[in-house]
Amino acid sequence: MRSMLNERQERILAALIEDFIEMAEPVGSRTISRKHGLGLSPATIRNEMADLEEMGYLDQPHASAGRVPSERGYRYYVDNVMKPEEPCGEEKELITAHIKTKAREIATVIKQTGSIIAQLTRYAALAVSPCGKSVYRHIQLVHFGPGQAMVLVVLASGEVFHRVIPIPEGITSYDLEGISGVINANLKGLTVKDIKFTILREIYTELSRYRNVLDHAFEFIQEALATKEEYVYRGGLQSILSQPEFKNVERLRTLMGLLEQDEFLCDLLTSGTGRKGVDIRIGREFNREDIRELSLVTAGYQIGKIGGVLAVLGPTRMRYARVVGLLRYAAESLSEEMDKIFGR
Amino acid sequence: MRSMLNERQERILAALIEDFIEMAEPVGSRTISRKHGLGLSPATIRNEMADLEEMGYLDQPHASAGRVPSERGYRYYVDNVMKPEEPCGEEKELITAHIKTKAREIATVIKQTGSIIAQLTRYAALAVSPCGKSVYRHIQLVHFGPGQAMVLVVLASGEVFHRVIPIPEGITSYDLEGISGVINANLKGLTVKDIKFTILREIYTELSRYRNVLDHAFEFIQEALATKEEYVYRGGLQSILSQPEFKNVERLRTLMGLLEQDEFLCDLLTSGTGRKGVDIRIGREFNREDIRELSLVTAGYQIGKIGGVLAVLGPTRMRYARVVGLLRYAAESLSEEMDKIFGR
DNA sequence: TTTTAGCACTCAATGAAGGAGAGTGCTAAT
DNA sequence: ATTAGCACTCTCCTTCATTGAGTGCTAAAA
Repeated sequence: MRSMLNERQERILAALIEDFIEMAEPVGSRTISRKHGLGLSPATIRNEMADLEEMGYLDQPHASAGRVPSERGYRYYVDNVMKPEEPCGEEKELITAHIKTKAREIATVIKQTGSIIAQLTRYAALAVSPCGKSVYRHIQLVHFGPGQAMVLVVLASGEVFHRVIPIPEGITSYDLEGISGVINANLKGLTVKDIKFTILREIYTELSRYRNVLDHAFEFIQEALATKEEYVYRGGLQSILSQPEFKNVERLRTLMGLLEQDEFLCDLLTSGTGRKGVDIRIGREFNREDIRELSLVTAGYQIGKIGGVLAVLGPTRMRYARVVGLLRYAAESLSEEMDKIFGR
Repeated sequence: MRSMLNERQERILAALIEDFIEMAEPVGSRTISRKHGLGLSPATIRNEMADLEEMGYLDQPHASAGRVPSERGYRYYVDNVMKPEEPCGEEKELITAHIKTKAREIATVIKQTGSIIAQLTRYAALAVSPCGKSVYRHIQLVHFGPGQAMVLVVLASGEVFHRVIPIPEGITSYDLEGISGVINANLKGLTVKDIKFTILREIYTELSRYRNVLDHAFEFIQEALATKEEYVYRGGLQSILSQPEFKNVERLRTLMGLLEQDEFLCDLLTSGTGRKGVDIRIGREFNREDIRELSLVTAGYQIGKIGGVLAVLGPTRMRYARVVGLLRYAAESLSEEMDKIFGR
């Protein structure tokens, strides 16, 4: 089951895929014979191609056209033949430079990184910001006009949530300061799930005269963390239009549709192997009709115990080697840099 | 110069524009005669159309096609003929419901509103979040792991900025609390521009032993407000694909390109009349080749002294009456609801 | 004077017909 | 096992005629 093709077949498959990725046109035996340095005549290659087609690695759009890689062909290629392409020095610099300069604001870094990836690959770039066991770091109530307060929730991941809540008129900045202090003292270091009724009860008794404020504050805090507020970045919607597969407006439409659904994207990105490496999914492997012509490459990054994902979404005819190389490098840089700041 | 067309011409122009907006095809004299209840024969209408064309209100794609509104035609229509279309009850509910439920988080409300507009109009919806004289409300330094602190800056507009900064190891949560207190006491209620060197100096002397921390904190604070961090929401990229003008991929591409440029969008939206009403710009009125086939309808909303803009971007063949009605309603609802919370 | 009917004319869109060209599969020769 | 040769297939492009919607103009009707 390992490698079912002999070396020559592999070479032909690789040559064909690489040519097709570059040219976006069915590849004929003549082309392979000429452009790629394996000294074989078109006829020989034709024979091999017929075999490869029979085994399901190639498709033929119509009888007198060249061959096109099938999903299975791509799969074989990325699993057994392809060598990830190390980004060139310039590209590496571009990536690390952006990560380092902005490295003190997590959402911005993710966004920047995504944007760079989109630019470099000319596919759609996606990123989900860190999520996972959300641990409180700090809670702050701030007076915000008469009868209003702002609740700030800072997580260990570096994310900040905020909301304005109503409070009774009589409460002063000083009161809010006090309330914040008590809440922090009690909740520090806990995760969402750790907040037991008992702890809340404790806070309530300690601050019984502020029950009113607490109700609103806790409601928001719960909400902020329950709704796994993952930030999804998407970029490169323009550059993907330069891919010939999206000359077809219908296809483009399904893609756009997908890209507007935050939750779906999030699921899609995080449903990969989840491991730290790079994961590739091709066409029908998604088991979804609407994206059967797209491929997704994801790379996890790790900030302390919290993980996020960088990804590239494009046509199945994707420059896998390049994309994998770039994503891997970006994810690693991201992990390293961010770990210095937010890591444990 | 006021109204240069007689009533019949106006009626014909309106009928033609409305038909064209609906059908997206050149409109012939026969169609107008039949579908719109002005009892005139095709021949009469032909004569009037020839006049209208001569005056520049209509174009003819080719000699044997119907007529198409010119930019000038649209302009005349929106200025003199069109009645904004009041949203139906259901639509109003949809809008206000979304604004009310989420009204406690400004960025979310803007986003939600934009998304509803996109859905209802099937054009691209844009929104810039409030900006203007940014007034501090609160500053908070929070301990964030060894050698790190998080700076939180809360603005009167309800926006929150945050960043992690390095601090000397020895500084405790308690110190940070103190620093926050002093900064707040000194800066409360000031705008970015108000921060004079003298005030900073005062804080520095008062907190001289924390100079190190202050440097980083102030740097961020300055930055957070100097870079007019306007949030630009965009939605409806999918639904705009259903517009026949974007079957043409080139056009789509320029649109996408525009939509990815935050700063440009921001300028575009805020460069309208700026007044609170609804503003319409059509095609070449932008003086930009790349958007000469697009129209932009903007509606300002007002939260206290701070203003933002809702907008719809679509082909010049846009349902102006509907869009204007929806935007106006949404902007008004938004102003009202948000004013209750953030208003002065 | 204004409106309408009639008619010849124009031009994009559609579809059929006929190469041209790229690529194949098969067979026979190397 | 490989390759040259050749007939065959199928898309793409061009050409050409047809169709039909819509016009402008003229002359009749209101």
